[in-house]
Amino acid sequence: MVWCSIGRVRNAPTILHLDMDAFFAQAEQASKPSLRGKAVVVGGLGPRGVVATASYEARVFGVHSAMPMAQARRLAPNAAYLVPRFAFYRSISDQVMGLLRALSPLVEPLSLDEAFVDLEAGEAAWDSESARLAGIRLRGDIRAVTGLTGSVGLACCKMLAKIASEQAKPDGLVLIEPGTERAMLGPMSVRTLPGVGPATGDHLRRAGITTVDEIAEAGEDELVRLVGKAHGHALYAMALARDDRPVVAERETKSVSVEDTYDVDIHDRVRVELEVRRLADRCVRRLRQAALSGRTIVLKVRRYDFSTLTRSETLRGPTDDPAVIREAAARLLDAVDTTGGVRLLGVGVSGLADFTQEDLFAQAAEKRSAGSEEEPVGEPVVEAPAPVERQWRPGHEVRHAELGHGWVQGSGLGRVTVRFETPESEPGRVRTFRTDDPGLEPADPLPLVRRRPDAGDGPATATGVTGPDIGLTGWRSGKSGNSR
DNA sequence: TCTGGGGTCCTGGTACTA
DNA sequence: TCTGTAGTACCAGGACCC
Repeated sequence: MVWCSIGRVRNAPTILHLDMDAFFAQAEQASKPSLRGKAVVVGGLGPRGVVATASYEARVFGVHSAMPMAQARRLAPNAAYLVPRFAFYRSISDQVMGLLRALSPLVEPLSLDEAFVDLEAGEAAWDSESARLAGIRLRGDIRAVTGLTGSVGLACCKMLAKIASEQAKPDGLVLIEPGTERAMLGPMSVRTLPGVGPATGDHLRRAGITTVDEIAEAGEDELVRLVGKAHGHALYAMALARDDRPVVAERETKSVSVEDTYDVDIHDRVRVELEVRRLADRCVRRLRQAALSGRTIVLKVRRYDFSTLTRSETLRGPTDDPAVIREAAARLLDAVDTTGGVRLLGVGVSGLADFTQEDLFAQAAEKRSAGSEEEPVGEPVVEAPAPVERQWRPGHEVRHAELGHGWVQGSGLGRVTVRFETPESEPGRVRTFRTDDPGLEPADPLPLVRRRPDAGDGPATATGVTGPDIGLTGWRSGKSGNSR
């Protein structure tokens, strides 16, 4: 069942937007005392990696999300560079979302670190005063349960609540009082409005429109002419502070896809075909985990020159059959020239359903007989054997038989460097081992917050960023300046 | 110096069908 | 039966979001 708030104009600022501050980086700092107060960059560490999140301390050097990692390293050579640990972040996110759902049944998660809440639907607030109190309480609860900080925006609609939380960052709360919306919004850049990215922003700027007020002055017809029907109407409404989009819980998934960017462009056609098969199999695993099937198979190819093309094929009915999806992806690849080399390949499935159509095996056979010779369907792609040497990824937690809990600071040339510390400890010491050291093993992340023995299910004690004696005075986190 | 991964939504062109 | 039209589905690309 899909729950959503009624799409109506409301007056009270009872839509709450929560945004955790520089979430991945903050979580890493909380779990690793030696990184607190230091520049931390989380993202892909390969030659083509980009920054997922940068801590406030790293942003001082100009590092922001979506920036190529190589550029970040030049700007902040002494920062700690870590790979994302999504399972760890998800566990923290689950705790935060739990707190939000205690406020209202209408919680709309946007990502691991962001969500809208309709406070009125949960009877958690009905006017400015009660909304502010709910926001203050929520921030306290998040801090107590996770040890992390989040920023809260409160307004009468989703757009303004999101803008408010942006203004509240880092570690704050902003409530937009009813009646003040347009005055506040007017002087802001058009890029403040959701849906206005670099392309639309440029388009509007060329038409002499740079502020929200100027959007309102331009009029609806002119906006439709400039940016199209749907976007034009939406933009005009937002410029007048009108946004009646409801908070929607349990949004349905529309598509499932996987993609890989390769460290080095692939030129070998056979290798490209093998990679597409692997991606198709991974996509099927994701589909099946979600108990879904789909009708439309999409192949994505990014070529050596970064030009990206997609090819898609719609089947007669939904499927989660690996052979059918693999074959469709292979057929789509047949129509793509990859001679210059490819840097990214992706396979996706859309047109989702929660059932499959039985005659798809027949459909696969039919397509096969019409096409060229193919390998038999149903055979799993042979995966490359796992490397013999153990992989120690920077930032991941480990346990040593004698020295206890720590995390990988770096590895290479048969050595792995580990810092031994826990969320509750002082910054720890560093030791280097052989990568095949039998005393060293991967470990699960430790909780950031220690539960009081007598507390039962009640409040917990933060062991991470909130302690008075951990050198965090003035420590602030924030989103990593995502400029997109 | 090069630019991830997983999504959503919109637009314009084309093909098909009633 | 042919033609014009409108609606719909599909396809590819672009923009945007976190």
